[in-house]
Amino acid sequence: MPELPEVETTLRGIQDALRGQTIERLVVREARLRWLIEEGLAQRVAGSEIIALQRRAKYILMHLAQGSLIWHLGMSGSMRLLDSPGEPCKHDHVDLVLGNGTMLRYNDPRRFGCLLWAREGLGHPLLRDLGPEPLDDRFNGEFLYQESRARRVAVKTFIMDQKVVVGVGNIYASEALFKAGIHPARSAQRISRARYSRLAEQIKQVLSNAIEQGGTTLRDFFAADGRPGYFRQQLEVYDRQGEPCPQCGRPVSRKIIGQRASFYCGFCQR
DNA sequence: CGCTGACCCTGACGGC
DNA sequence: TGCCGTCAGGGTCAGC
Repeated sequence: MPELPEVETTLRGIQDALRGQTIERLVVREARLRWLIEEGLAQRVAGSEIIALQRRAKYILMHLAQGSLIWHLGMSGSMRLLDSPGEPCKHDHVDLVLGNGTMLRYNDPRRFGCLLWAREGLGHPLLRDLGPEPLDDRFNGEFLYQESRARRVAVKTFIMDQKVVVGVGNIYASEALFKAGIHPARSAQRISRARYSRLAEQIKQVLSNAIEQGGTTLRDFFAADGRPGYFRQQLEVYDRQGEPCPQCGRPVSRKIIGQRASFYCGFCQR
């Protein structure tokens, strides 16, 4: 479910309620996520204050004095803030109960998400080698151009590689490539500086717009207050095969690239 | 090193 | 109504 805008939306929905709060207790009902939630984690964090929250790539970090909780929502994960929590529902795997009685409840049907612990959150092996944040100035057309030399993979696969740039998932990769007029299957090394410059700009644009709209809800993404994201109606090609291209009217194509469904206009994108 | 395909898991949906 | 195959916004890992 969540790409960068959805994770950012989740973070914004929870951070004010969590920052400065004490963790009363952590309840793990199902530890078998993408990786097993380590035993003893609940004991380790109980009583600690959440000093700060941060998003890095599609991870949400909660910094405590002695280390950081690292969450990933995987494909189907979501977080809800509950003032008066009732009985947990199906797939409500983890509760974070705060000192003021508020609860953060983590739900993840497919269990592709994770909850990890690290002394230095950003130093965790999974986060250490990630590429730059797409909305950072360090990420631009020249960077993409340099990184893509000798990369023969499809440009869509390339920009979805979290070691190249983080946060660009399957939806926004298709959207940004459409706006930049670049065919998703084109080899990454066969794209000019000028076109990478357009692509970097469009990635920033589409992600920023999606964040403003609270992300994209295809089926099961909801922010921490339960509201869906409203960016779906602004998607120009994703999940629109057969519909007219917004630019030229020819039907939008769908093709599997790097094991992921990809949507594009074969006429407008070269 | 770069790249491909298998795999992790549940649920929704369409065809029969 | 049910069964079966397919697909889904994530990512890692083994093997070539």
